[in-house]
Amino acid sequence: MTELKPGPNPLFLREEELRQAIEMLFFAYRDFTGEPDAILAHLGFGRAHHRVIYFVGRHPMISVSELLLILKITKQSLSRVLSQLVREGFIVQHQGTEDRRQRLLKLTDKGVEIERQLTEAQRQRIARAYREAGAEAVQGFRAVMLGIMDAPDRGRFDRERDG
Amino acid sequence: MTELKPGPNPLFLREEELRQAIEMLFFAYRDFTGEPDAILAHLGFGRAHHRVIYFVGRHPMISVSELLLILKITKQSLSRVLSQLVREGFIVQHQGTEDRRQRLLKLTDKGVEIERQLTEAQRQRIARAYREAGAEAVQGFRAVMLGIMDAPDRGRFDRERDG
DNA sequence: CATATACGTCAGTCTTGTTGACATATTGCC
DNA sequence: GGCAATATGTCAACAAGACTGACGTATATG
Repeated sequence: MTELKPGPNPLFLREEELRQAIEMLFFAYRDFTGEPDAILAHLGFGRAHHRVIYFVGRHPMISVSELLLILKITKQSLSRVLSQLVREGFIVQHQGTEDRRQRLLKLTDKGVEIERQLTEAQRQRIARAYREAGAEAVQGFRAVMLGIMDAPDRGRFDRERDG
Repeated sequence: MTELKPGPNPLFLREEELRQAIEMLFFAYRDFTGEPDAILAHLGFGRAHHRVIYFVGRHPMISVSELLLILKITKQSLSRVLSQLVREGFIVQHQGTEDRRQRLLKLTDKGVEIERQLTEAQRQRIARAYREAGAEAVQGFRAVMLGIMDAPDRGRFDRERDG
């Protein structure tokens, strides 16, 4: 039973294969978020704070509306965690120069430090998985993950870095 | 940019590669859960109900404590959704024969139907991604996903089906 | 018989998402 | 210049789903 036995019922195998993928997503995502969650809880923050810190770190001087497009949550939901992060000095808001209605977000030094700390566990987890699986597997992983996400989200991974 | 360009700064590329993986997990997981969530909301249920229905369907006659080990939530959290699912006729509880303290869980016909409906969108999403990426990519995907999850969870995917 | 286990339940709290309504500053257009 | 649209903020109420802590009951096991 270590090898799924090649049987007379390919439909069953397909079903099993698909269910395993579904479960892998569940387990991998949960374990993947576990470590940062623990650190966050210790700071009185939640996973939502991590996401904001992460994407502001990833896209310095991002506008609020751009951040909303990435996170796909309501501005009210974002507002709660964002204003908390600004109040506690992890993020600063700069008024936009071209459009002065915009509040462009940027991590403070304190924010950069906490981002590094939070993301480090995840980075190491991925690095280990990548190293152990090998370069070819990584290509496969990326291909499947891109296929799983909605088409619009895929755009973030081919060009990347053109603004 | 389809191939990561071999540059003068391999550390930057590595960092970029790892961050892309982190973001792929975020986007893929969110999009992956989106469709069932919509169906569930329509039924007055949430994602937690889906998880319970899914794993009870996957492991018929599973005990409550075994289910708790898979989900890694508290019995109080499980209780809320489980008793709701029992009350509304999606799951039945059979008293264990060997250990009569156990409540062994099983989907009703109604439960099977809703499970099929909920998981169908996810199955199709995975099937499409697998088909488009190819068999080799699937192997890579599995290898990386297994590497990302905590070691204890990996055990569910090599043997699988020995109880 | 006593203790441990499997399960259920009541009560309160927190995070994070939602909707709806309304306010303010700024931009862009006629 | 005036006015509609846009970017953002904020108040209020609500729901899902996780948590802790405490307590109760049925059954198993030594």
